[in-house]
Amino acid sequence: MTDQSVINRDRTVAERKREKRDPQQRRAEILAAAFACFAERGFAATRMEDVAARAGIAKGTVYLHFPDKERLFTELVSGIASPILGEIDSLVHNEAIPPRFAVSMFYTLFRREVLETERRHLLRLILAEGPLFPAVTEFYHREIITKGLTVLRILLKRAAERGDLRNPLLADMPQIVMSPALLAIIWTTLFEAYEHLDTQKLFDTFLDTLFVPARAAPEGATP
Amino acid sequence: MTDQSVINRDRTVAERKREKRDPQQRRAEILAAAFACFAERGFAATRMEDVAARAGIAKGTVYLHFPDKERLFTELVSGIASPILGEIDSLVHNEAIPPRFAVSMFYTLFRREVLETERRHLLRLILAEGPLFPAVTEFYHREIITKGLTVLRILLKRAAERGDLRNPLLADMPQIVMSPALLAIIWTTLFEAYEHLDTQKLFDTFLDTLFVPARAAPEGATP
Amino acid sequence: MTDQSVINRDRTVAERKREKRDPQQRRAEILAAAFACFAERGFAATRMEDVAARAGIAKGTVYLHFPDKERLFTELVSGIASPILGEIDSLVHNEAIPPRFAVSMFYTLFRREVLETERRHLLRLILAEGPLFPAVTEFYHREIITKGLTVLRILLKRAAERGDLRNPLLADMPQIVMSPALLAIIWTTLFEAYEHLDTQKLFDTFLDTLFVPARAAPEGATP
Amino acid sequence: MTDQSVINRDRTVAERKREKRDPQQRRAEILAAAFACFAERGFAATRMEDVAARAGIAKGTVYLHFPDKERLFTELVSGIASPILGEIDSLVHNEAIPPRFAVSMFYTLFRREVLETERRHLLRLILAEGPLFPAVTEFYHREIITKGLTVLRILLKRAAERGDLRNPLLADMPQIVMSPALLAIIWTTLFEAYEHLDTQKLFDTFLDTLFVPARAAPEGATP
DNA sequence: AATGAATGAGGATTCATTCAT
DNA sequence: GATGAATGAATCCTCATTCAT
Repeated sequence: MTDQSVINRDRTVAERKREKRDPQQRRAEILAAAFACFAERGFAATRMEDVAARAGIAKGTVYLHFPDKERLFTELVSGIASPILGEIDSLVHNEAIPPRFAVSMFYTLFRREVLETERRHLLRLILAEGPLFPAVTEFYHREIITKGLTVLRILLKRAAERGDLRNPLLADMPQIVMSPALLAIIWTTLFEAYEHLDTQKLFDTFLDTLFVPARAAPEGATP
Repeated sequence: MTDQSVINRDRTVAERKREKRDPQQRRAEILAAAFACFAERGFAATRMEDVAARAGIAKGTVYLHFPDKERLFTELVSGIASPILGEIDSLVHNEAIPPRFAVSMFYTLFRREVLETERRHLLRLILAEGPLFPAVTEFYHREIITKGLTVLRILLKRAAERGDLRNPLLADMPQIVMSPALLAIIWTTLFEAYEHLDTQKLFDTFLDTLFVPARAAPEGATP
Repeated sequence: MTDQSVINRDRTVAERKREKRDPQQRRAEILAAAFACFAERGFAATRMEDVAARAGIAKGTVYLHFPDKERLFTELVSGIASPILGEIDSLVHNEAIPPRFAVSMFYTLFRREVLETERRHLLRLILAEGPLFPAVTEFYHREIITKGLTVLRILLKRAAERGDLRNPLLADMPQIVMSPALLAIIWTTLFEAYEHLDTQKLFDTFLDTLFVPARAAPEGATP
Repeated sequence: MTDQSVINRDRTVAERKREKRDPQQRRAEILAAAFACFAERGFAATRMEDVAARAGIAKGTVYLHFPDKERLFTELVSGIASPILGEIDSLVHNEAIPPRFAVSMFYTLFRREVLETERRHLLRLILAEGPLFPAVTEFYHREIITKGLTVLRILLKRAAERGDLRNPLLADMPQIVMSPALLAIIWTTLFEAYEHLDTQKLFDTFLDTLFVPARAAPEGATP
């Protein structure tokens, strides 16, 4: 938010009137504003005017880019998740990467790309509005959950075969790997104000619970 | 005009099914109806009329028991959690119960009392509406989370001392024990329609991940 | 309008607030107000608030009786025509009434019940909004036009057989009988302010054009 | 940002099909488009963008030719009627033309120039929007109605003097001659879809009703 | 001149809340 | 206490009009 105002600082409000922009950029600005609003207050409590105001444009302009509030919402939540997925994918397909390290990277990625950004509100949004927007829920299940679990399953299977898992049955319940991520989101979203959660430690502890300790000295290392 | 009111007076008397009830019971009925509505559609999308209709009463009657929609909501979510807590508490204070069994019971209790009832929507409600009702969030942190974590911490410490935990550091991150419960709620709330999650297996696998396998025969047990 | 204010004169505006009425009466009041508004300004230019204000109620109250503006309009125009039809019908079924007299009565009825009341705006409404409300047009064709023409056809046939018509072929074009009525409506609606049209004379002249002059003394009438 | 404007400059130039046209022609195109739109949907329901789209130009361009929607409408309806008038006029001033033939020609002209063209919607437009545009109504009365009636009056007077009229009083109510024209417009506009009206027959029948039958053998024919 | 993105006033509709009965 | 008709503030969305390009 601060950055943005910096960008516009050199022009007064009056000057910014009727400013034409690249449609793609304008669209992106609206989506950003909408996400902020929806994340803050939820779908119903967000007024289109709020979104417009936050995007620095007039009410009507939003409607030049999105036909209605519902579509603004669904296109928003659909579009916001995709980027993360690609990176996760690549973690698996490199077989040289040890599974534990891959999962560790997944958690790191998750912290950096979700927990520490506004994206952390996404789960809340989907959870909150899901029942009213089944298409969104279905999209998330199909595009994010299924794909993520598939990747994890492969990873855990490999780990189990290598004897890395404390509990080899984990390979059959990949959701468990995701559970501390959910916890972290919910905690930081709801309770962080009242009690801090050290997510680094959370994920580290969980990793140590899932995986057997790194063998201090791999086979026949030192005498 | 006079005739009319006479006419109406007759009809009105005839129509008065207006069952008076014990105020406490009526209040409970409203809360139940409200919970169902809020759980289904969220705070904003729920109309007071929906609540009244589901409670089988008239719109105005709700206002005889709750001053406004907001209070109806906050009193609702505050009141709904308490009952669970007591049972959990007792699980810990009996030191004869092995920690693993206590956690197992906690999961069983959670499945029976939350997952398999309408209460499973509670988390969604709190998560969804939390930002608009900080008092609710604060209440849940103070009354449920803090107390629950305290109990778990004791339990895990005892488990660690007994060498029951795969990773003794778990004792310092009791939130982890809660994470599969969150996962289960979120999954059943959002994705169950698209893909079934075997929560029994989830919790069992999780237990086996946290705790070292039950020693087949505690040394020198039988003979 | 004046009459109405007389009715309410004994109560101040403040006193009339939240006045409950017989639903049927309230509905009728709304319809009356709506008709006045629609007739004055057309469908699009009429605001629901105008209707409410003219009915002396609040905006929202209109929606307790009609689901939306469109339905208010269609129910209005559908409901407004029916009463006239009955009377016309009875003109024909009495064979003792000479055709010329029946048509004359039809014109008289039309003047009294349509031209000289607010109903004269009805044609304008239907004509104006017809294309946007095909159901209304269809209704008018089916319920009013078809029935009216059927009656006229019978009447004209009888007249032709009696040798009353200047042009017997008229019996095959009953629409012609209606044409001065249309003219009268259009004139009084649009041009009366600029130039008076004597509708009595219009219909009389038209009658004399359609029908042969009344025989001064039917043969052998008097001694 | 500079790059961007460069990019746009290129594209813009490429896209400029912006055909300049003779202003009069452009104006006429807009009027034609506007008439089609207004006739189809009425004043209020017609969007300026509809008009522009149908004229194949951009929204803003309309405003280069007409200051606002209202003026577009009034200039349109005022301009559209004039052409017909000239022809009608000439029908009367030739005294050699028998009155019946002149009226017959008037009907023929009316069918060809109004009923069978988009102009048939003009009456609907004026009737529908008249109350909102008194200037238009007044214009029509002054320019079309008064002039038309004057012509008809002369014609009918001449016919009456020649003994051509069944009812000589018609000369004093020239509106009657117009009434089947109104009927034809209204019918074809509203009801043609549901029931066909043979307008040729309508006018023929009416002519035969107004005028005495053409004498089979003029002067001194019979024994 | 021509364009069409941007504006914002305006109007339909909803729904929490009130209150006469 | 119970009712539900009535209220009107609030919000979505449209579209006439403007103006930078």
